[in-house]
Amino acid sequence: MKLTTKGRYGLKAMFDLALNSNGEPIKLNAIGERQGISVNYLEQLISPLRKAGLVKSVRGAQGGYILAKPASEITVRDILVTLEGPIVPVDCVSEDDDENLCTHSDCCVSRIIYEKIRDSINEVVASITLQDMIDDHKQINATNIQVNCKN
Amino acid sequence: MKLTTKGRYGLKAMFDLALNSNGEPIKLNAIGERQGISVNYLEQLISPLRKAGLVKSVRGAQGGYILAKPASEITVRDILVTLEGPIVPVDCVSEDDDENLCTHSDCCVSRIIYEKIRDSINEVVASITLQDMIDDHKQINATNIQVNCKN
DNA sequence: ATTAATCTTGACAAAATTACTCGGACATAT
DNA sequence: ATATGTCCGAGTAATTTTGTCAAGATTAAT
Repeated sequence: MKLTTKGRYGLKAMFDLALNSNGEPIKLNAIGERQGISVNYLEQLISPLRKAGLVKSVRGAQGGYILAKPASEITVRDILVTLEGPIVPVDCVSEDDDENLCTHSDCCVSRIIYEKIRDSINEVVASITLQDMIDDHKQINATNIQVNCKN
Repeated sequence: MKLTTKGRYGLKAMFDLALNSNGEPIKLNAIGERQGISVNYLEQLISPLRKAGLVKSVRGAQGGYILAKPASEITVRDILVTLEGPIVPVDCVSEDDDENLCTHSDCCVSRIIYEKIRDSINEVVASITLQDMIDDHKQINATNIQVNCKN
């Protein structure tokens, strides 16, 4: 029941992008330095985020990335689903994923539990936007010193 | 964010144990056959469950396992935590696990999210007992045919 | 036009985790 | 004594994770 670094780093990167956005595209290099993530790895993470329509890329010199939508319209769920796939405790309750759908869906007690877990997680992450994170960040930074954290 | 087979099989096994309990100890062999889990692997799962005080073993011929407590007093959380460790999306928000506690706990925006995820999952699984599963099972079986499911 | 900066893609690989199997020791009912 | 079970630790194949790396495409700046 753990997130992988894809989800964690991706969330950090998207938060960094939202926090530091000023109209200019932001280089992966800059994100990587601020967040302590290698550019090589970031490249792997940003690619699906772009294909999912969460960021836009500007190629060439002085290029970089910008959010494709306002921070208030990008949820943590959008990011995690893009990078980790459906947020489910077991494959058989993933709604989008026909391949793994359980054929015994109507007669499995465990399934009821897994659906509840699935729904509760998805509710939480769908309710939090990048803007919420920025707001939290500002409040936290009013009283505390900023430290780079690996999570 | 997936459960491993330890958690899933362990939950199935405990449910089987609760459902088929009649005072007599139940052999791993029987659980394995009914649930489609190898006895070898079941042994690995039952051992921590016994050490956690969720089941009691009866050694020797005609031995087996019985629930250590009424089914209504064993939660899904008890089982999952025993077999998978703390239910957390990232190590830095595991309450029992000092080793991985984050030193920047007061200045991390992601942490707020991870705590919410942690709490929502734990609330769900702590609220469901083996007795609830048995009740669900009886209701399901009233209308459907029982089929062995891998989950 | 050339250069340098930056994104884009796919291949590769080390490390960690998962999902088991296996062999033998131990305990007890018969 | 023997059959039937649990108990325990080691080992291992497969998979997933967590990256690195190289070569190419695109564009701004000169």
